[in-house]
Amino acid sequence: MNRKMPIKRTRSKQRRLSADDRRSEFVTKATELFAEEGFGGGTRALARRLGVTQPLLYRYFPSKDDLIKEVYRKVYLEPLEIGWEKLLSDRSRPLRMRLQEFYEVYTGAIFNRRWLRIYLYSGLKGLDINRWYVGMVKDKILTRILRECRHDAGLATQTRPSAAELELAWVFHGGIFYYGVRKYIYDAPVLEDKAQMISDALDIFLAGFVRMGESATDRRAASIKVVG
Amino acid sequence: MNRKMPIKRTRSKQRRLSADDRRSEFVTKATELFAEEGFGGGTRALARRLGVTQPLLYRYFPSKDDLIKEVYRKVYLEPLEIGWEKLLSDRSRPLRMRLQEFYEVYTGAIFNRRWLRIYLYSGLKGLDINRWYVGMVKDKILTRILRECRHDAGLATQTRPSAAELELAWVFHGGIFYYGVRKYIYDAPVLEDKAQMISDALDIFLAGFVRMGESATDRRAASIKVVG
DNA sequence: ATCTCTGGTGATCGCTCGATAAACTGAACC
DNA sequence: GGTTCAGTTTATCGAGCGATCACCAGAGAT
Repeated sequence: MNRKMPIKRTRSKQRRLSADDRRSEFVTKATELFAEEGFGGGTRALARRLGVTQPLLYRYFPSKDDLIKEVYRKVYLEPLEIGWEKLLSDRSRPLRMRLQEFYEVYTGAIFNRRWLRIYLYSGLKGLDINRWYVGMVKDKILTRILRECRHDAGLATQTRPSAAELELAWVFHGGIFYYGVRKYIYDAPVLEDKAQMISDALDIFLAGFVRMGESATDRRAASIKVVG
Repeated sequence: MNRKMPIKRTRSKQRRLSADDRRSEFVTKATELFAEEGFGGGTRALARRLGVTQPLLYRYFPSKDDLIKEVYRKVYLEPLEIGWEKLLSDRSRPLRMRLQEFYEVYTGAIFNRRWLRIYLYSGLKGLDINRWYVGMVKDKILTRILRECRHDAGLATQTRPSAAELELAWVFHGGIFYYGVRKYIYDAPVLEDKAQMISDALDIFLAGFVRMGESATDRRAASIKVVG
């Protein structure tokens, strides 16, 4: 509204932000840009989104790579600070309910175009941070889920999960994850009720988990027959 | 062996291929290059891999984009010509065995670094061909699996699968798919016995499918309670 | 009113990119 | 043996990239 205050210079849009504000604005807009274009997105395109010139970036970041690292930090670490791991271990609540709520919160945090695309782009780059994230999912989420499942089934919880158990959890987790990929990366039609998708996936996972201890040997023999 | 035939010119490595050979060599090496570097991989790097100069590419392809399209064709269409869809519908064999074999053959075709990376890169570009592929998986694989499951359970096979059924199949399929992503994109450790992974995933999917028709309403009510 | 400090700009460098045009070369044909 | 023609190279263009430097301008302190 009060646009003509300074009268001269139409181009002075809103320049002169504080250093901290400008810096975080760079990171925010860079996240958006890199999510769409990949990390090949240009620094000039980024500057255009901020309404500033390209060299200004180098007042705040020594190189484009440092900016990218900052984007990683913001994308990966920030959503993790909600502490949703604790949701899994609260044994005062039924396991089924804990798992349902955990996955609703977890997917609520990462199921969006920005996060998923940055995640996949960084995965394709083969960066350490991506391997770190996968390891964290395994240690903080999947093994915890398996431990709670064992506890719930009255089994020993000290022993580390077997490779087959872990794989089962991965397939379950990956199936849910792929829902987000289909929706936000492929723009493919999905079942709109995300909570129901999680609920159905949980049903078959939990049913499969209890059956695993029972008849694992039978089924393994059967599958070997198929392979040969 | 007979390398020194022309005697002069050490640098004449193997030039002068037939047009068809050179063209397909471009496509093959381009697939490798783009799988690693993404479609931003340079035409000069590609030419270097062939031991030729960069402008030669433009004798065979009007533009880099046309080369990329050719790569798509080769990557997506070629593996589909094995006709693994028929494996699913052969009712002379037990359903469980059909599914096991299908997924072993299917994953045998797409679980490799080259295919998966090209697939993800093209998915991130949001290309039509990727949407087409997802639609094909849905129509040719998942609905077929669901139809066979219904038949096997003695249910009606004419009606199209419900959205919840389809989602269940997607989560199952995606869970298996994500095994490949973890192994070949993230280079993460996975259960080495792929056949067992498929077998376990099938167990819980099949168990879940039969339970779905029975007590769907109960579970849905339970999950709603969690959400609210 | 002037000085100073700092956020921001203009111009430009060196490099790589996709693409084009012209020149070269070697095998096949007469 | 010379002609022809298709496969290949050399040279180069214009655009965009990340990055650097000298300079500008405006708010706050004096």
